[in-house]
Amino acid sequence: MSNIRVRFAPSPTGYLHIGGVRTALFNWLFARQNKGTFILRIEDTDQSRSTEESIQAILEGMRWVGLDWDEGPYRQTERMELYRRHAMRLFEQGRAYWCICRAEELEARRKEAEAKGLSPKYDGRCRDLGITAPTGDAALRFRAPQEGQTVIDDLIKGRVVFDNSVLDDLIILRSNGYPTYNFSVVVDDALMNITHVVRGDDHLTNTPRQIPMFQALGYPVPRFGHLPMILGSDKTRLSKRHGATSIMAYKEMGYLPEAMVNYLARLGWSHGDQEIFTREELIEKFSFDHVQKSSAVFNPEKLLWVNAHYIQHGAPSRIAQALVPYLEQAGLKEEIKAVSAEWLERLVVTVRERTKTLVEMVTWATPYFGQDVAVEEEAAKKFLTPAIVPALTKLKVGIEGAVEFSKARLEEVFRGVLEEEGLKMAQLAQPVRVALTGRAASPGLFDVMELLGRERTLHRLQKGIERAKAALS
RNA sequence: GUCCCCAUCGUCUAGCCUGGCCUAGGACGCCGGCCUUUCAAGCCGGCAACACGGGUUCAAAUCCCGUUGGGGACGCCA
Repeated sequence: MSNIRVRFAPSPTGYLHIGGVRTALFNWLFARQNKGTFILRIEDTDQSRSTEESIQAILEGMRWVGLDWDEGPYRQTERMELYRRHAMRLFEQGRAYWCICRAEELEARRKEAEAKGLSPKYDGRCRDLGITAPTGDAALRFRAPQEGQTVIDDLIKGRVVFDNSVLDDLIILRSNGYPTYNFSVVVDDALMNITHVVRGDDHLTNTPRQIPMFQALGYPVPRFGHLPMILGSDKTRLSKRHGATSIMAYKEMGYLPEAMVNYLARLGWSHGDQEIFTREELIEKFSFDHVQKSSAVFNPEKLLWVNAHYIQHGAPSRIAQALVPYLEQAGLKEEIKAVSAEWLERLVVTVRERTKTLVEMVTWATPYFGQDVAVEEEAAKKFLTPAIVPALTKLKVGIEGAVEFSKARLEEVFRGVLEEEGLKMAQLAQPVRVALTGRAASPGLFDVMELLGRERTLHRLQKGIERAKAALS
C-alpha cells in the first residue's frame, strides 16, 4: 500500500447523484491504481440539512456502483472536538478572532455592497477588536492573508494563481459551535493525511481559502485536482430538471452498475478512441492527464448505448443474475423458482440483443414464463385468422411427429409446411410467432420454440389454432 | 460587480504540452443502404466541428495576445 490517500466527502443533504459518483469514481480509480487508500467521509456539519436517510442513500449508492472504501465512513459530527481544538489553536496563535457581527447584519451589508456593485466580502470590522472572551453569540473568523499570492498546481487545471487580496476572513466556527465547511474540510484532510484532494471544480475558489489554513495549522498542503462539472442538456449544472440525477434511479430504470461506471468514467476522461473499459482497464489506464478541463454535458442516450452494450456482451450468467430482481418485481417470483439457471441464461441470450435496459428485458422475457401466454389483441387480429388454420394445424402435427425437438429439425418441418401450403416464410412465421409469444415481434422462431420446449410449443400452437378458428368468419 | 476556470461535429471526445503526418479521427444520436421469418443486433455509407479577431512562423486546431461566449465562486451551505 502506497501513502497515497484520497477521499470522497459528500454532504448528506439528498441522494447520491451522478456528479458525486463520478467524483468518487475518479478518486477511487486513482487510489486503486496507486495501491493507495480511499476514504469515505460524510460532511454533515450543517445540522439543519443533513439527514440519516441521505447518509444511508449515499452508502447504498456507493455499494451499488462498487466503489468500496478502505476507511470510514467518518462523520464530521463525530469529530467536533477536533475542529474546536484546532480553531482554538488558531485563536491562540492570533490567526483567528471573534466576530460579533450578527448574521442578519452581515446579510444586510452584503446586499448593500452588492447593490453598489462592490465586492460582497466581509469588511473585517471585528478583525482588530481584540475580543478575547465573547459574551453571547460570536463566531470565530480566520484571519486570511491579504498580501501576496496563493498558487495551486492543480492536477487537472494546471497552475492557478489567486491574489490574496481577494480572500475573505472566513467564519470557521459558527456561533453555535459547529465548524463551517471550509474549516472542517481542512482539519479533516490534514488529520486524515489526505495527499490528493480531488473534487468538483466548484471548489476551485475555495482552495486558496483553505491553503492558508493548512499552513497556519502547520500541516502539509495536499495536492489538488479539480474535476469539471457535469452539465445538463441546456449547459447549466445538472439537476433534477434534466431528468434523473440520483444514481439509484438508474438502477431502478434497469441500468447495470458497470455501464454507469463506464459511462461516467468516459464523461470527462478518455483514453484515445476506446469507449468500453473493464473495471481493471479503468484502474490501469486512468490518468489525470487525460481528464478534460472543460465541463461535460450528460448524455442519457449514450449512457443507454453503453448499457445496451453491457447487456448484449456481458457474461450471460452475470446478466441473468442482474435480471432476476426485476423479474421478481414484475410478479414472476414463483415462475423463476421453477426454472433452471441454465434455462434463464439461454433466455437472456435470446432476448438481449433487442434490449437496452433490464426493465426492457423483463418485457421481452415474460412470454417465456408460464404455460399460456397473453396474446395482444392487435397481433391476434392481424395474424390469427381462419385462413392460416390449415397451415398451423399441419405444423403442429409435424412437430408432434418429429422424433427430435431441435432447431434444425423444427426448421425442416416448418419449411415442409411452407412448401405444401404454398406459403412464404413470413406468412406462416408471423401467425406462429403470435401464437407462441403473443406478439408480432420476438426473437427467431426456432429459438423461441427451443426455449419453450416441445410441450408448451404444442400447447400454445393449439391455443392459437383455436383462436384463429374462432376469429370472425 | 469582483475573482477564477473553460472553449474541436448536436453530445462525449482524439489531436494541442513536443507546430507540418489534419483534406481534423473515433463514439452516441440522426439519415440512407445491406442482411432478414418479425423486432432487434450486426455490417456498409452519409450529414456534421477547430467560437471570433489579431499576431509569431516557411507552416497554427496546435504557441502568444485580445474579444466574445459559457461555467463556477464570492453564505454563521457544502
